Amino acid sequence: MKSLDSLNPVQKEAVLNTDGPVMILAGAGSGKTKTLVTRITYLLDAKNVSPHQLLALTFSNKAAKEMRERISHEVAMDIGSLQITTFHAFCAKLLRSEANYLGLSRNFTIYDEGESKAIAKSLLERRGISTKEINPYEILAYIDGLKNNGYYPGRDMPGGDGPETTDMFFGYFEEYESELHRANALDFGGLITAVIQLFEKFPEVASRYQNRYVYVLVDEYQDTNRAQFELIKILCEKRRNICVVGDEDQSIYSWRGADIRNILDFEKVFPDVKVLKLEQNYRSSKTIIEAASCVIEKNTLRKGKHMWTENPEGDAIDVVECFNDKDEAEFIAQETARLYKAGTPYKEMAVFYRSNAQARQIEDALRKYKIQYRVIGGVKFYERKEIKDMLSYLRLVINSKDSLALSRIINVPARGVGATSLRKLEVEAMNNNTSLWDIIEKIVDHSADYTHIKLSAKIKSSLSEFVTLINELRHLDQNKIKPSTIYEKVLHESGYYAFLKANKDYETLARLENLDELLNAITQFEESAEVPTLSGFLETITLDSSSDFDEAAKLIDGEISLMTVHGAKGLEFTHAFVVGAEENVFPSYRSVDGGEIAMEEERRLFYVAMTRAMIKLYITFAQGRMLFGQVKFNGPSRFIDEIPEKLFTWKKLKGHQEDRYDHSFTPGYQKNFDPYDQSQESHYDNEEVVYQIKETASAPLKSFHQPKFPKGASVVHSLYGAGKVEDSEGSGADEKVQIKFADGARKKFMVKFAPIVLA
DNA sequence: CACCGTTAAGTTTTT
DNA sequence: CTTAACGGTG
Repeated sequence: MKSLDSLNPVQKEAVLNTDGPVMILAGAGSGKTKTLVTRITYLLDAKNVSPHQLLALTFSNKAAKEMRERISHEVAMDIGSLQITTFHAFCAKLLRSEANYLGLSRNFTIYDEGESKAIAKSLLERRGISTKEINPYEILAYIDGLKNNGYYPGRDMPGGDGPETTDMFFGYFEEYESELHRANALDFGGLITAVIQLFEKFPEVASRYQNRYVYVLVDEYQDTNRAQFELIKILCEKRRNICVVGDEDQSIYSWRGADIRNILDFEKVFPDVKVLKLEQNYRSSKTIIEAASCVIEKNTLRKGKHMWTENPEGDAIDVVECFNDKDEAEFIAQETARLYKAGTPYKEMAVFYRSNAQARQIEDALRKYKIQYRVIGGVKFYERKEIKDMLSYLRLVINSKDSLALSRIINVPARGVGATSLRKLEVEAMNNNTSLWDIIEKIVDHSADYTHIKLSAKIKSSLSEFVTLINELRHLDQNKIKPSTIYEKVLHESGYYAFLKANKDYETLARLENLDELLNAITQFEESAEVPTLSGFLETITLDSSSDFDEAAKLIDGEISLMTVHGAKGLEFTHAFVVGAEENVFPSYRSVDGGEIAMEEERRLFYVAMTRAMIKLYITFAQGRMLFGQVKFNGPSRFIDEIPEKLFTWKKLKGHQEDRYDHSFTPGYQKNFDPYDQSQESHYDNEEVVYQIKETASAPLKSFHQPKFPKGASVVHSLYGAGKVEDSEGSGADEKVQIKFADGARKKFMVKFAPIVLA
């Protein structure tokens, strides 16, 4: 077991207070995970609690994975039955074994946001309302709101604050729910509310779980919504050994339903709670901690902690005033290069921005200086079209009622079943109160009974072929044939592979590569899962976006990390750049006139960003920034003003003509800042001019990956023969080239896929 | 259908 | 400016 000696007194208390309700408020970098891991190993080793009786719930798969790994290192016993899992995966598993109570079947499908949106759209369509009159997201937001609060149809809400049946969208909610039920599907929110419903309607079921889980632990508690809180409450009713760990100052997902009141009001629900505050920070310099504390202390919606550290004083924070967004990006590139030369590896540096759009300028500048970087977040692997198509086939195999999956792939590749035919089938299914699959199967088997649906012989025969294929696949799945085998059969026998192969552009190459990666993922799953079923794989895919198979989260040597502040939570870097620290950018314009509650969340975001830095923090802003096609002068972020002046140095970038812009300011955005007002120039006494932008800054400081096939190189393609590189773009995995072949043909390739070699 | 031009809007995204 | 989504046309 991890020794208690390595813990500080509060951490030790957090481990030893095993019985009764405990709330641990763990500041940034306070050794939270270490404490949690020790607590669990202590329960297992010293208190002889069986792993079976323990439940640890986290929010992200990443957190669950990390905790599980660390625990398995610490304890000798087999922790196979120890449940460290996400809320959603926990609920999904529970529901699969208790599905019959709620009239679900255990092979239910989990719908993601895209699929929920598709349902909302079809509900609108059904009523003849265009998506311009009502945005489907409005409906989804309403539905999501209800579910986040723990509402399920017919529930008698505690506190009586359920929805009104007269609500504008209540009808949509009911219809949406019955659509899901018809498809034997649940959405993310529904996973949680279904368990609440199960527990409330069947106390004997609840009781089984209440008895089993003697100790329950919840990580990232600040991110739980009310539904999750109620779930925990029921689960812990009997044993009352509930330990929640969180930091109200890092609650940055309220817009996703996280309810900060779960922390603030915990004591009202559990009056005998022991509250412990982990306030010693082991990550950052004194300067950074003090600055971040001063900012966050402006918030009122908090319990209050005071972070401190024994770490060295450290450097002052650099607040860097740039002329415009381009200069800001240029500064990042030059400064990171300078740090690198001075001995800081690139993987220790990170750039945090408020919104994804800001990444582009910075990427451009880094590319210009040939600095390798990695953008964390972005397009999800499983959201790509070809992946969704293939997954839809597999989902249909598992759950025949999944009409959404069916309608997605019924005509991919083209089978002559276009929108009109599909529409007819859907109407018929609706009239017969059955699923799309069911009706198609009936038409194929008993064609004579369905002459009223006008379908051509060609369509009928391709439907028949389709039904045969899916049924064969189902048969394979029932006979426990490996998912990867089933996948390969779908890919080829559906005609999807041939259909893709038909075009030869380089986008297709990427798609084929993605399909290979999907196979890879399935194979990997087969190796790691105890019982590698197809349905298990599909669940993992839906509930674990981090299974972006390129391991996006892994920090690679020689690469700077670029990410949103949201994406930065939980990470740390020796050198961090918080960029775009301007009013209307950070804080976001949405929050600037969105009231105090919204502003407090922005402040928490800023706090999260600051506390990622260990040694040196840079905060940059631009006088003028290109936004929505025009230059806006927003002025520095109010959060900069909240940092005591003694903790930062105000540095102004020089090297530009002051009159590049005319003096037309953006009305309404000016605030108190005027970049041309001399009287405001020395608002900060310690202002100094330090960084000098070099206009001819094109000399690369270090070229990591030169293009493999530079312009002018002679190459040989295994298919097209000899040619010359006409154009080359990017390097490493992103390198793209345009080649002119001997026969005069020009083609573009992604180097990582194309079979080309230097001649 | 697939393509193209128009239009409107423009945060954050653990599951 | 940029992008996504819609609706009209070939």
